[in-house]
Amino acid sequence: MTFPIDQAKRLPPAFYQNHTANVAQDLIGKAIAHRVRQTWVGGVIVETEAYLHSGDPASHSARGKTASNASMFDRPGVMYVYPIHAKHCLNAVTEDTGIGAAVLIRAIEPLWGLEMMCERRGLMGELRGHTERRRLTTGPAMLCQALGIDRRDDGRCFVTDPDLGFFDLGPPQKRRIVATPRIGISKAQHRKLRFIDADSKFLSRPYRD
DNA sequence: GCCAAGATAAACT
DNA sequence: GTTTATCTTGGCA
Repeated sequence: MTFPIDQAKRLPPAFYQNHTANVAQDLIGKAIAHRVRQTWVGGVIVETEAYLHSGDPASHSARGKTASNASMFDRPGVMYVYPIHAKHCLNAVTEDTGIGAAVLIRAIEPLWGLEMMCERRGLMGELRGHTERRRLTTGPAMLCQALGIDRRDDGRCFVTDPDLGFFDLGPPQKRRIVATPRIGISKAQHRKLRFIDADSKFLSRPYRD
């Protein structure tokens, strides 16, 4: 399948200029894609987390701007890539320039460039069903690797970069969007700032009521 | 300069 | 469900 770039609408700057929790929720069902040498790789977002600019000790911005989190304080729509445990996580800056708010993309349903994803993830010919495809992008570090994004891509922009973006694929489908506590953090664990498409088979962990 | 911690994921039992 | 490989960052000496 080729990426329907001509039919897809790139999300405008205004999309990011809302409360971070709303942006995180609205990104469920949108597409993310990255093009390297003519090949678009990406899929549909099924899991996100909001990291707020104030009152959120779990956010990287909680202790102010440093050299490593600087792009989290850049313009809305800029990509913040952070290394962790020898891997990477990918965020989109939200709200306003200089405040330090972002949405972490945690999982996508892979749709375009599956062979490229397999190659980058070190998997061979594992495209048969969704159980195999789950090994591609069902975690923030996995999807970064599958999309070919690392710390060098920190600071690129989802709005202006011709090879990187979020896209609206058209009429929204019926989705059961659920808010849950965020994963893997030690502070502010009670806050429900993780948003999922509850019926997706591509969550980092399956949802049950 | 040293060292503990971390928005993880794979390999275990 | 639990353990562990792996390495950048930032706080402190």
